[in-house]
Amino acid sequence: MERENQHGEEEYLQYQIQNGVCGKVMSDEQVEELKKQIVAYSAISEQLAELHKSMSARHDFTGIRLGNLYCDPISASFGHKITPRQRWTPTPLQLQILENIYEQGTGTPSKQKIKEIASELAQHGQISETNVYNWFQNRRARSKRKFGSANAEPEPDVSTKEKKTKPVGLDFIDSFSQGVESFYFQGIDQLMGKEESSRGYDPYNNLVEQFGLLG
Amino acid sequence: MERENQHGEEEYLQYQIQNGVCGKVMSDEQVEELKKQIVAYSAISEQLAELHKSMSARHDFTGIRLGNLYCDPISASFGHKITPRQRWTPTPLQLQILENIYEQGTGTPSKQKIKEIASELAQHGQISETNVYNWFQNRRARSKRKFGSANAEPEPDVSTKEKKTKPVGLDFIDSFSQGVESFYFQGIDQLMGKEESSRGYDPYNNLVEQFGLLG
DNA sequence: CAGCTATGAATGAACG
DNA sequence: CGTTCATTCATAGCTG
Repeated sequence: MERENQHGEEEYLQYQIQNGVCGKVMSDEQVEELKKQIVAYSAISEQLAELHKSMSARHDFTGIRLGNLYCDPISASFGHKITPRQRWTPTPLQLQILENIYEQGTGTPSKQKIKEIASELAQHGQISETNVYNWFQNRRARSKRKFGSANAEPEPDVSTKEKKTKPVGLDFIDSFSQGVESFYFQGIDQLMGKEESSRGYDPYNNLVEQFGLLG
Repeated sequence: MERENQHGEEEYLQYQIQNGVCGKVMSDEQVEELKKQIVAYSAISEQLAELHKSMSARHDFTGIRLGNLYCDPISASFGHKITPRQRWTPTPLQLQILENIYEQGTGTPSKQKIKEIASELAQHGQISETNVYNWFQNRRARSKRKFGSANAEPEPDVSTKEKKTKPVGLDFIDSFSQGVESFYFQGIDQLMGKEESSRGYDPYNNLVEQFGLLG
């Protein structure tokens, strides 16, 4: 992008205003930044959670892994009603169309094709190009697997169930890396408003600065 | 809130596309919700930090983390090909670092760079140069795909289907809160259950999905 | 209500 | 590099 960092935001703000509310609210750059920040926060949260858990393990916890049973301040503040994540489900009509196209053996649903198909299917319900793309991918994969799994035995029936109920003790604590630890403490420092260490990346404040959010 | 309508977000997206030239937009309301979500993440991190602090205060845990071995107990014990990890999975920390590097615009995954990055990441988990190379390749490809294709086909008969949830308010934050929550618990679950597969809930992709950013 | 199955979606790896 | 494949995860929906 051509906008420079200094007054880039202001200029872009002007751009927004000029183009009205329906224009782009965030530039691609900003969205990218946002993505980064979300990821950063998720990483911090996860590591905090990990560390928290590992320390909990020191207290000789044995069976806290049932999500619902686990309650602490976090769920207290966020434990309100939740909306199950939605995933696209093709309507019968859409499915029919997709099947037809698939049967036509075009085999290679190019991007252009995808667009067209998505357009057509949109007439019959909500759909995105990604949905179409995924559908074809899955369709093909599934077909292959059906035919190909005649003699092959890739199924270690032992591991599938065992893995789920794997009784892990405190061993995995040792698998924490120093990097996780340092990152964790960096995250803490940043959250607590302390001075930045080496990396000095604060997703939250960075966000505030970048977008003027909460400001 | 009535959430029997599982197409709220998509419909709103359609609305956006109809009324604006660009699919990559966030309405002011969406930005508002986004703010709240960032705050939510911040709050989670803070509370985790507090929790950690209180626990650290009572228990000395210095030096419990060493090594970053990535060994699945099963395969480690038997060395048999029961659950071969055929596919590298970046730890959140590794992912974070990669994202940072990618975002720094260095953009040049030269051989030398790859080596360096791999070295750095190796400190946080099992990784190879090929993994790094692939990751950058995939990252770039994905980026381009996202930017290059916008959902461009609005539903034609929108007018007939009255948009009851056009302003879509709290759906977003509820979904996101759920995502954060589940991310947190899944992280714990995974650590308790199995060390591998640290890919829990992905807030970034959730964001993309829910808001249609870049999509 | 609980487990199972089908399948949408995410992503590392590979191909041309 | 852009596209495709293979594998895996998570969930919607069915069934007992």
